[in-house]
Amino acid sequence: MPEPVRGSSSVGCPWDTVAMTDAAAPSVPGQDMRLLLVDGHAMAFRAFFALPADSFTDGRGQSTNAVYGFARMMINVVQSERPTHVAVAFDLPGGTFRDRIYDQYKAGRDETPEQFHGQIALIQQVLDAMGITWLTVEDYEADDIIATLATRTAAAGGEVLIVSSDRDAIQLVGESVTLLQPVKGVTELRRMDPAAVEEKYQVAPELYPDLAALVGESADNLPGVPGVGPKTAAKWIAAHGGLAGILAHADEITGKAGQSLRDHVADVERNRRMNEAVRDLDLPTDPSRYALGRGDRAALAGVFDDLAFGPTIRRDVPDLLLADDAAQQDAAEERAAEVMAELVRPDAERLATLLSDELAAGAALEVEGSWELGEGDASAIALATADVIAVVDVAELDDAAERALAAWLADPAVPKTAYDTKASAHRLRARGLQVAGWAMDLAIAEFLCRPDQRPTDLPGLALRHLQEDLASSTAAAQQSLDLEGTQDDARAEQLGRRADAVRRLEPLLRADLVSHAVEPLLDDLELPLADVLGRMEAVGVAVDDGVLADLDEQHARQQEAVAQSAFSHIGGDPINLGSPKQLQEVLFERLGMPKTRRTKTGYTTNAEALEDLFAQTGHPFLADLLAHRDVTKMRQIIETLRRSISPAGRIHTSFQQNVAATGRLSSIGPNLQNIPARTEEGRRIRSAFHASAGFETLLTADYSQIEMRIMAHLSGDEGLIEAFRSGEDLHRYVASRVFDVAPEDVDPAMRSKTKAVSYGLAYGLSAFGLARQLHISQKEATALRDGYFERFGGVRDYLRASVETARETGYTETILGRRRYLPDLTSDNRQRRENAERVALNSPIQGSAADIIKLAMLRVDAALREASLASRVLLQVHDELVVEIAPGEREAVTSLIVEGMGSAYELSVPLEVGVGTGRTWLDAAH
DNA sequence: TACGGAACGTA
DNA sequence: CGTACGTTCCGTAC
Repeated sequence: MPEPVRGSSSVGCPWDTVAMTDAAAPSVPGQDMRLLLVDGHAMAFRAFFALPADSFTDGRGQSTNAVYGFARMMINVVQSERPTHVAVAFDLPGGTFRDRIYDQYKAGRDETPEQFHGQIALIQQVLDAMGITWLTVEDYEADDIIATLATRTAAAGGEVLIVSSDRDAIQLVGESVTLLQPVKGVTELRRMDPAAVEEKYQVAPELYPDLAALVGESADNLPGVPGVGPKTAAKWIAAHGGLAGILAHADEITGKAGQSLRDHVADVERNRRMNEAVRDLDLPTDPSRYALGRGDRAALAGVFDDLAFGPTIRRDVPDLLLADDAAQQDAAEERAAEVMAELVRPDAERLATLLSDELAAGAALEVEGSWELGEGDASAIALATADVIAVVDVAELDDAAERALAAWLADPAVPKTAYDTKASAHRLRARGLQVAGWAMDLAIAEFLCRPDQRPTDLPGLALRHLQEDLASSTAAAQQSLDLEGTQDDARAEQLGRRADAVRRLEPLLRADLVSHAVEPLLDDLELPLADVLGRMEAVGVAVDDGVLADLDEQHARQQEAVAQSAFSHIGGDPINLGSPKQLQEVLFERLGMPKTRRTKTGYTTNAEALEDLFAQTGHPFLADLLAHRDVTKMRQIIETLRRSISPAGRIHTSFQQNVAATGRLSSIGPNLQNIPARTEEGRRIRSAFHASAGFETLLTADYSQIEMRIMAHLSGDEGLIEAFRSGEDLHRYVASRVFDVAPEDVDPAMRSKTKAVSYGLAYGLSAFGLARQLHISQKEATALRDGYFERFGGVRDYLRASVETARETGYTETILGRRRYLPDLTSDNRQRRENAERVALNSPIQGSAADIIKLAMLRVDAALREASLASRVLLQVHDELVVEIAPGEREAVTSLIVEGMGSAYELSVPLEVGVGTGRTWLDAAH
């Protein structure tokens, strides 16, 4: 017999990807079922008032206190109650059938607080990521949904737990239905079983609505019988068995209360109709719709990131909520079969047609292989549009098809998207194909929106941004990636699915860019820069292995000698000088030296501490150890460089645009941004980097004091601006003001102290840190800083204001609008908050410097090409460019570089550029 | 074999 | 108890 049903429901749970068919699960709730039901709105509201809205924001002005409290409650209750199934019911805006019965229902409630707005939708996002089904039913309240599911489940022998603060839920309590009522906040819950209800209200749960009808419910604006409270009502119910009995014998009830009842029978009857829960709504009956364990860890992390939630809540998410890998794979494979249906592998003939029809308006692409083309490398390109995924095997194309493909790729009018445009361009370049028309780089776009997020791979990105379709298709793609060496078809399919993922992500990331106000930063700066960087990487820099070999040999001899000397001073068996553990044994036990600063694992043996120990003890072992460290480090660097040299005698680093949260580039494989420069010995390594055959010299061009210039610009401090306009040495000038002496009377100690303060300011230094660095007292450090601020008050005002602005907006900003979100600025944890404050001080300065040199790189690159010069930019080291000068171009290139860098961005102080040229990087220093 | 910590190179 | 990175080694946990 079919159940009577009413209402039209909607069920949200986009992560409902686990393959659970009706056949696999019982179609009626079984005895094993332990169903948790939550009143979404009621609990969200309680969470909102339990936590301060001002302390929980996502950094973009949206309060998240209700979301946090709700998530916390869900996690706790799932963890402690271990349900097998969960559903969360929400009210819909607008009225319900109850408003038609009584037009004053719930009237007189306060307006929803401004900061509560939007939080229900965010809670639903969290639930989606947790794989928890949430439901709404038009014209009915959350309580009716809960009543329906509770009744149905209990009837089938299941167990039910209800989390609700609404008193209407009390009537649902029964032998297998327990109500968890919030006591304080949302995380402390009181168990209400039939005995507890009876105890508290003096009536059985099923009679509670009778009691409530008599007493009234002020929250719902349902007045009861004046003069009748819970005590009287309970007494009458006990005497007459329920409301029906009471009304039937109303005449017999004596006293004032009896008269009051007779005067308000209509109200009582209305109340009783209003508070009766509806138990027969039309809701999904398949238990798998409510099953636990469909949450997606990556999706949840993404949602929590957007909400700026901290690490604690993430750690506490119970595994019970999350899908296990096997189940996800099943779903992914199922979905993968569908995606394959649209996959085409065009033959050479078909390709030209495809390019001029479907792909003419642009496409997403993924390119297989490495950019160091090896023999066995496949050479497939997947191209995806809304209608087609084409996988092209470049090696099998005939000449005409290859020309068509090359033309399509090189056409700047055809917009192209890739996950990592520079990597794709490299792979195509390795096959002789040039690309123009890059319109989107997903990895960079993601980074600009969330610069503190660790870079993710494509499936990770997709999981964070997309719902079931793409999530599972890319999960499958990732899966088949592991099947190394399978046949071509499988590889083509997985590549095609990746391209499809890129295609679907493109509009989402585009919208993300707009909402973070960084779209121009991608379009006008990072995307064109990726192209410049790609060419720099491909060119590489020539390195003389012979020079490095000689250096290494010298260092090897020195290392041996210094090691022998070191051992001669400590006696006993030789130790591994590179082992902090063994060093600690020797220093603090065998030699009995005073203990140094603590580290997590013991006592530090870093250079600063060893020098300090040497000053105290004069022990020769320490000097030898330090020398050994130096020479070992040099050998390490040399060895790394030598191993990176290509057969052609060049080193090709990779510049990453999505790593440094301030917007700087980073360099890997090898890192050419940390080649020694400070010591004479270290600098010699730079003599191995030289101009290529066919080129004349290397040129280095660096910005002078760019961070201090940005500080002067951003702060508008007249004194600092004047310092730069005066042409005087900056630190000498500033020191002369701080110490109130003539510039020529500034001694080296004054200059270096002032310099330390200047740079310290941009890093958010403390008096403590300054004192430690300068080996002066904290008092002296404080005085130094105060003296500085006295003369350069604009700097102090700017630094203060910039942190406060960041605290209010939730992010810092560079001169080009590059953002960095710092939710910790409002943290209650002092350590976290102060750390965020230092980051907030530094990010606009370091980031603006990064913006400027990136602009300069675009200008310089464009100018070199425009002038048809053969000289080329090879490296960027944060405030420096290394350029290779072609014969006869030195003067032209020098002025072009100085001009391009100097006018990259107009500050209120001049941007000065120093240049030097020479055969090697060492010689080009200036 | 994988990972975190310590150490140290750069701006 | 100033920022931003990458690489190496060691020692430990698998």
